[in-house]
Amino acid sequence: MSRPYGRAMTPPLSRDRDFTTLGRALSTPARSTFLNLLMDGSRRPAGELAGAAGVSASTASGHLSVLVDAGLVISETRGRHRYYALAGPEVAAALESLGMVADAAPVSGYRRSRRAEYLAAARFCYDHLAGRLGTALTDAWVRSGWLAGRDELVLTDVGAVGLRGIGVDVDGALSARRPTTRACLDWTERRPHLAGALGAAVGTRFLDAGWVNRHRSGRGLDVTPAGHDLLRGAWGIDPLAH
Amino acid sequence: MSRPYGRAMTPPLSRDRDFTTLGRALSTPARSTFLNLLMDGSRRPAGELAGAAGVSASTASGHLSVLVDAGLVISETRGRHRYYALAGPEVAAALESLGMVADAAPVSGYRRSRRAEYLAAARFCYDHLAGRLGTALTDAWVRSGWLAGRDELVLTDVGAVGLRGIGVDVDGALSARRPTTRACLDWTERRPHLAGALGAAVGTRFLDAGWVNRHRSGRGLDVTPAGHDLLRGAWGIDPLAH
DNA sequence: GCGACATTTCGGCGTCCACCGAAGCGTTCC
DNA sequence: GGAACGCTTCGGTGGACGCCGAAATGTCGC
Repeated sequence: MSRPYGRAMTPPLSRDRDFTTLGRALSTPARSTFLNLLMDGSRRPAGELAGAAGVSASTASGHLSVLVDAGLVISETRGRHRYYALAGPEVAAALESLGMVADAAPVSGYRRSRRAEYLAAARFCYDHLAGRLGTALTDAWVRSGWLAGRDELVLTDVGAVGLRGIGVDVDGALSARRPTTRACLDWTERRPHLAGALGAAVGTRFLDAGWVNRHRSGRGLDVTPAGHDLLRGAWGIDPLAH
Repeated sequence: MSRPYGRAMTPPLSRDRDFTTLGRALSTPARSTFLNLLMDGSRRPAGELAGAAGVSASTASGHLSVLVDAGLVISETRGRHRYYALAGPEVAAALESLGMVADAAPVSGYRRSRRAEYLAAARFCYDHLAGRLGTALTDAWVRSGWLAGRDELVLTDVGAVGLRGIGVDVDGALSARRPTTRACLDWTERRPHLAGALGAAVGTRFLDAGWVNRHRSGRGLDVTPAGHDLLRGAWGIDPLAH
């Protein structure tokens, strides 16, 4: 009886977390590209993803079902399109923290590219603001006592009033099932920015109020003139400054 | 000119985070086992890891260099042994958050096993207390005002005094370069427990004071009688209760 | 120095899987 | 209803890689 190789015969010690499925899902360039594209919380049809990764439609289809099976991505059929998106905030959080590790690896040279600089200024991280805009806002709100904590972020009473004042759905965020606040380590800035239900509410408000616009390509945000006025006037932030 | 397959020819859009190296590193059962064994922050020689994963020494050696190349693991030569350990807290954090996602996948059946139950009670998560002990302590400290925040955790002045009172090196933790507090989502309890520099300081103190002992096999902690007295007397915690 | 031991490197084997094009299925548009 | 279109399934190909045992490297004990 031979077991030339294949899967390990017995899970040696116990049924610890099994990273193999997730690892496989992350382990090819095409799938990595897909996940990067979806990390801003967008939903995209299979064809667009295939084109972006430079693989045929059939190949992309196979990759996407791997991602779905791994629980990283969900799909929704809409007419003759099929839209794919990250499965949830936990997935985005996991990828983000994984990105911190990957960053330490010899990828580097990243921040040089023009497009990267653009993303570093302002972008969506799944459903909340990130990049310099995200961290600057978070810092400003800590300074003004809206958030408490240096590394971790807790909403204060003053902060609740202040955020309601600019139209953020604070009460919706407080009653949401996911954590109200979460400190998401910013991958370009390497410092925390506000995430969680409140982070999402802030992101929604910034979009709805027209203070930022999604850039056409999906990732990356443009800060509108109205947004600039608010940021500078209310908290002295200039998101274009390096 | 044919490009049968291999690596994608051009990274299509930009040099986003590249998950492929990391993914490959996670994608085999043996490497997953290694990482699980090292997640308690221990350093282990190659031979022990090989035995635990049920592979030959040569196979294990190959796997370990993959993990080192991916930046997940570091090695230290000590005499004729070579010890391996996780590369840092970020790696542990990334694996932990990845474990949350993996958990949602159809692994399940996990908490049934006896050994799993043992781990669920009390264990080390890289360098801080986790499991029911970790979350119960965190909850108790939030209740008594030592930590602020429901989801995120911030040390209060009262908390600093209290922790100093039980011998925790609070000042060392405050001046450390890594974040003082971090909310680590507990993988068995699905609720946050205290991590970061302060979490590590607490873990160190619990070990040094003899309130918990590392179990021989590495993961998993035994709460000593002295530990029980402290937990019950000071905060009304019974870590054995389900 | 010379065996015992821990670990890595090397060579060879066999399976897995990423790739593509063609065909199949369902939706949309006219 | 028929053609165009988006996506998935199927079949076939070739390179990558996980496995092992044997040999090489390096350390410890005597």
